[in-house]
Amino acid sequence: MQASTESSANTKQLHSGPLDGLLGYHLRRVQGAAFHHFATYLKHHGITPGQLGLLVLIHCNPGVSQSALAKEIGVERSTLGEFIDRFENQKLVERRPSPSDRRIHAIHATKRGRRFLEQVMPDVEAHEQEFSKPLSARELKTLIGLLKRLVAQ
Amino acid sequence: MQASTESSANTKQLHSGPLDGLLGYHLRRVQGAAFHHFATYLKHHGITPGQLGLLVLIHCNPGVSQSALAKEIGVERSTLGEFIDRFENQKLVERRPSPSDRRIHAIHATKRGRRFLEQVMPDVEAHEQEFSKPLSARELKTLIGLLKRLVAQ
DNA sequence: TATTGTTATACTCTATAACTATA
DNA sequence: TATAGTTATAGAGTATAACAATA
Repeated sequence: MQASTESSANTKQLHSGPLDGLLGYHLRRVQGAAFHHFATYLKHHGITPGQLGLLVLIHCNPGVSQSALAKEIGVERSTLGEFIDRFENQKLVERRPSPSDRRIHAIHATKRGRRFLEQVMPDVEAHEQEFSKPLSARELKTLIGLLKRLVAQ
Repeated sequence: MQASTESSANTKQLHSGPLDGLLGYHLRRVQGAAFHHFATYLKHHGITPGQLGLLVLIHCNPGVSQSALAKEIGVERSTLGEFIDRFENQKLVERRPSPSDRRIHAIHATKRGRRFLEQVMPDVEAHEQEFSKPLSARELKTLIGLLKRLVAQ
């Protein structure tokens, strides 16, 4: 193979130019890397980070409404409804009538959903451990703290 | 409206349980918040953070191959090809034959693409400024530094 | 043989708009 | 009127697999 004189050469890494100073760019990159790492580590469970987060949220907030979940994770109600549809098809969660408001579907994790979480969470911990290995415990704590402050606004 | 005794009450925020200690969870949340903020700030430009990043990369690496771009942003070649298709339809970039390797499409920003970037970048800067406001300049630098180390691995 | 790029296919994520039921 | 949820529709993002051209 001929060495290219253009910037497309295989061995050279690309210039990131003005992207290098942009928080949003690095956020995207790291989040992408974390997604791929998660997918590799938890392939056999067939779940994505977003799905896992939603399922944990449901588990920790029994009877929560779809609207509250949508607001929490920052998606539209219609989008959230689809996520719940899929979980319901997989028998991981169920919609129950709310005792206090007949418009509301109270969302609950099923026994199967809880068992699933018990099986998955150790692998999630292992993935986290491995992915965050470049940072010390203290640095990881600092990082999470800074990230939290960006969402709190 | 009746106050609910369940955790779905409107005013209560949800418990995040084991998610609270997970870097991946916070990464997702912040990245989602940044995406929405970007979309609001740059609505009139009709571009997403991912598209902008790719266009800047092309602009800063004239003649880069699709494979190199795919590798850089972490997507498959087929996916990247679609992004280039769209940019080409919008006349923002063009595929040129590579002088050294006839398999390669050398990707270049068009004049229109460069003008577009000139118009957009000031708004990107403004969005960044606003979004990262909860952090001091020093904290922002620390944050970006920590994020970079997670991708470098 | 390995790499670059394309095409076909399919699934997930996501939003908007219009709708029904309930508050 | 406002809120909760559903449905229909559409587009973006993404991957896999099979392929042609070139190295």
